[in-house]
Amino acid sequence: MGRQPCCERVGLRRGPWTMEEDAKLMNFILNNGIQCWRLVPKLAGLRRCGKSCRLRWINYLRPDLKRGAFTEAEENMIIELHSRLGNRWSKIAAHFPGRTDNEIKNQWNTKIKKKMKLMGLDSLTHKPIIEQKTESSIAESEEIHQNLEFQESVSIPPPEDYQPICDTNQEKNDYSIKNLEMGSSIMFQNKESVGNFSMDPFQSWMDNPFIWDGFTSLGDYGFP
DNA sequence: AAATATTGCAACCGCTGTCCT
DNA sequence: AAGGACAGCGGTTGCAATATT
Repeated sequence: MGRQPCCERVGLRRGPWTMEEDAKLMNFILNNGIQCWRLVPKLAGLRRCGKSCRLRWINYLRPDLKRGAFTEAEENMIIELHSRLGNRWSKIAAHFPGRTDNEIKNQWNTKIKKKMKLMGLDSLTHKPIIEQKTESSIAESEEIHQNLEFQESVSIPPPEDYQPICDTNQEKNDYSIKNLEMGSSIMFQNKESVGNFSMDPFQSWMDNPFIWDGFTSLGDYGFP
């Protein structure tokens, strides 16, 4: 009845990943792909549970991840999407190729919420906070409004499950990890653009989404 | 320079819907 | 059909790095 348990749970490592573990996981997935996360740690020679491996891959090791700080335009897009989608971080992340839901969630909790508060907006309702304001807080708020004001004609691309961004499935998957079945290789491709953005900072990184320096250190661990 | 507070983020926990037997 | 494991998701925590006192 049912499936086999995910893992033994005894003698498994927890906490921060070492570079050696990262290299093992990366090496395994690049060579074999992913069929079943439960099997990954065993086959890759890791003393981790499959869930932990999955998280590490998705949030840190995926070669298509965009590293680095969020731009002003990205933050504004997150706010806009959050007003429509709420705390559906994975849905929001679908609009940001190379960004993870965890990354966006962290950005929201650590920075954007504060930014919205300074703007006098409730991060839950996205409506103005009604409160007694001092002159200095009003001035501060106005200054922030001026600096952070949404740029005009921001167009949010719809998530893929709402509306295809391309005519064919092949194109639709151009910016995704494909063929993760066991025994197949992983193919990374990038589209020139996804959706319709008129903001230059965002467009510039959209045009160059394959920004990742994780491979540079892999040579030490036997990667080609 | 040391102590304390704050920040940022990686990783874990627990829940939910889906899939498998 | 039912029980149980799985993948995925969102909330939370722990801790290192940085800023402030």
